[in-house]
Amino acid sequence: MAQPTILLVDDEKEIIDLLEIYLKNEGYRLLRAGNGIEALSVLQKEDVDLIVLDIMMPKMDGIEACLKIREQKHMPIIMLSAKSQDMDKILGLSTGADDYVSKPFNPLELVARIKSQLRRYTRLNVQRPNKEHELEIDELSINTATHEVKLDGRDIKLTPREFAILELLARHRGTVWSIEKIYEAVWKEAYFDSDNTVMVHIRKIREKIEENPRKPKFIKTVWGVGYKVE
Amino acid sequence: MAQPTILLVDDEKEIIDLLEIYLKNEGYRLLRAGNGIEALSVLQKEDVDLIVLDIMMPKMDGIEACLKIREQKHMPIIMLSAKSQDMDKILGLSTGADDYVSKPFNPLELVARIKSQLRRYTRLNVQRPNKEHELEIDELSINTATHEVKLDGRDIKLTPREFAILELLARHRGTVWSIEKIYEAVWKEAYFDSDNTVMVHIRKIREKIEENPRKPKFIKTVWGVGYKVE
DNA sequence: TCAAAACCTTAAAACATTCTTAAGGGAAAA
DNA sequence: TTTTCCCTTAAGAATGTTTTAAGGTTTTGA
Repeated sequence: MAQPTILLVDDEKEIIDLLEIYLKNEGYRLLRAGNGIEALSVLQKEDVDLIVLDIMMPKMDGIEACLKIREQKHMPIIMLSAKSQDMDKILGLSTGADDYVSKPFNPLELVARIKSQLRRYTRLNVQRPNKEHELEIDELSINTATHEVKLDGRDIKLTPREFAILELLARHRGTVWSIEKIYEAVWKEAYFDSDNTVMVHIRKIREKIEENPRKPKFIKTVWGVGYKVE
Repeated sequence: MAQPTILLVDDEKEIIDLLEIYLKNEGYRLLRAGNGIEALSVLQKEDVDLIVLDIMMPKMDGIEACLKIREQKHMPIIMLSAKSQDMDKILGLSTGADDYVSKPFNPLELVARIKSQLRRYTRLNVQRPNKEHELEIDELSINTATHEVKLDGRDIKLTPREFAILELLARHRGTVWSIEKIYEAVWKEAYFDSDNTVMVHIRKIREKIEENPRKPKFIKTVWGVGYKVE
């Protein structure tokens, strides 16, 4: 995330203009929308890292927009509002917003909160599952509820064992799993040395999800140790 | 996380008592500490999910404590302070705190923020990247989970034996390991005199991680004794 | 200063792990 | 019951790592 993209959603142009000055100065790329509907259409086209969302807007208000956004993607949402009552704050947070700032606000405070949110998301360098049972690795998505795997939107058919292995590795991105550990986690029985069944399954998975199974993008071999998904 | 544990750190007993009433009511398990040093010792013994930390405290203040906590484990930290200036907020956030509430505060707002933080952390259902698997020696970082070694951020490829030796030495920084001890720790078999295989491996590691293998910065030779990482 | 001891370097041979393929057995679905 | 799909096994090929061994260099201490 060299230059994070921030989407500002507010019907008051002055507020957006003000924020733009501060945020451009911090090196962010900015997108704007005047209401929730506009915001959603921007999100379809653009890759956004964080959203600043006003609660009070015409057409579709911020709370509704927030819920809709949460259904689709997961990214930090900071709510903005003229109402400063605590009930509003709580409402905002339980709709899935990640933070809340009440108007009138000090732009520096908002900048700090934006940084804080982005920092957290990059620190946990991890995909943001919109649904709990979704694992995403680049263009590969694994749904543990429906047992579906999609590559670039196309359906990939995996057998139960293949699925279990891929899920295991994807759930623990980065961690290397030895063949023995994989066997025990998936088969739930003791591993016998010189059993290459895990290896054959890995090969089958690669055949299905990798463009070039010889040079795998998703499941990497760590020589002498095991396999991992990066 | 059936019953999340929250650590409250504040020197004002009244504040902790007040929070305790609200948070117990939400079903959280509570731990208390009167200053940063106490907080750190609690963290060593207990499994904590979130920390509420006062900035102004005797002995070790909240900012210092926050930094120390971040070095060890990763969990949400919410800062609390009587100072309401924005600069403080920014300072708090850039030390790694995840959120900030200024005194006097509405307890309900704090409860909402705690929920928000915990929700995020469980949503990203991922092992929190704590530093257990990370060994750092200056610009060299060794991750035993991912089996990655990085020098100044660049990937270094080590073979299994090389990795094991480097990990051994890095785990016991400062301690000198004889060739015999290294052999037995890594190969897990008895060492034969006049076997220079460890030496060859040390050489290979140095080739990969040292700028000048003749004048090693990381793996030092202790003449007549063995090797060490300082 | 010199010899001995300790350590370093190199490259090729030996060894180990992982990959690939294909075939057979077994379980589940038609 | 038949068919289909999935899992396992095995063996040779490919790839990557470890060890060996020989000669070189540095350090130490007489």
